[in-house]
Amino acid sequence: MKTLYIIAGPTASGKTSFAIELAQKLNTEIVSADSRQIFQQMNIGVARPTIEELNKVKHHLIGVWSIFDKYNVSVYENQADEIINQLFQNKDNVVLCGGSGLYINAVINGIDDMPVCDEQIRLQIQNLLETKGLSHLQELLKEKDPEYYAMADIQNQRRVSRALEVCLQSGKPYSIFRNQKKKEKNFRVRFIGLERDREELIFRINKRVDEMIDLGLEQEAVELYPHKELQALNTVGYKEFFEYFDNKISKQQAIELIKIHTRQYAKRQMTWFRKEKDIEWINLSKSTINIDDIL
RNA sequence: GGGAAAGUCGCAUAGUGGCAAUUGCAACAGACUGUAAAUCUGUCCUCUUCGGAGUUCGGUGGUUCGAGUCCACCCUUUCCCA
Repeated sequence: MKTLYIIAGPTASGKTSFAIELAQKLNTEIVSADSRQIFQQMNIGVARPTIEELNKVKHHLIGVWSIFDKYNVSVYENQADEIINQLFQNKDNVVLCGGSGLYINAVINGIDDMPVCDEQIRLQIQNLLETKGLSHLQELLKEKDPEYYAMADIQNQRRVSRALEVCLQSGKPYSIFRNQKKKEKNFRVRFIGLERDREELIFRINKRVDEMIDLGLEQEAVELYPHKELQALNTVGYKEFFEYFDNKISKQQAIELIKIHTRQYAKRQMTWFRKEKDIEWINLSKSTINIDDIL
């Protein structure tokens, strides 16, 4: 049976180097599960592995997609599946490494097939939201899909909008597409979670942000500034610089905010991963784990 | 030395007689099936059998049925004149 080793955990926990070491031991390659490192145009701010690191082990799904093209979990699942299956033809093990919980979940369990929605409908809903407000969308959803309405996070405009999008596109309730059946994947999973003590994680985050600044994050942000409205750039490390460029905050404040927002992001990641029951947690603050021990 | 302004729950801020006290941030906990580094929710003085109970607004006194709000003095900070 083929095995997919998943290395997950909050940002700055040390996933990259851990995954490289593991992949070298297993003589295999790494597939990224990172919703931002996928983009060509983002590098420093998304903490991509360095050139040296990328040369040690072959990485997939890093810097392969343009910020100008639509991207989502479904696309990711297809790409990741294809690469993983291909790698399994010659290898018994593959390493999946990243911090995007939903993406990892898509690789493990698959994601329901949904109708493809055209841009028109999304814009229409977006427009409704702006002109008539969330409550109007809620009413619409209640009418189109009472079942989902009853269980959904109605306050979350993203959830409500997406559900409506599917309803309007298909003419059917969103719920009927959400069977949430696990897809059969032809590999087994070793799910490893990397964590750190809070203080140490904060220290590592702060240090890494400072390093990003030294590496030229500001310049990278300058280059991306014209496209700041793109969803891909609604990203910690860039959006704060955009605020600075807009003269809303000082550079010092921007840097401080990047640290804070990264911390909060790490916390959300932990919330996500904590609910995953099959994770074998390794606290890197407490133990210096020998990779051979987990093989 | 003289004058002015200000001190509110981690920080910032609202509050000029009915207030456990506004709002933002941070923090903490959580949700998450196609925007996910996104988006959203709850808690946030203490205790609680969640009905409440007890202590709060620099300090000490006072006025008042009632004081963060009014008065007196004191302490601290900032600014202006020396």
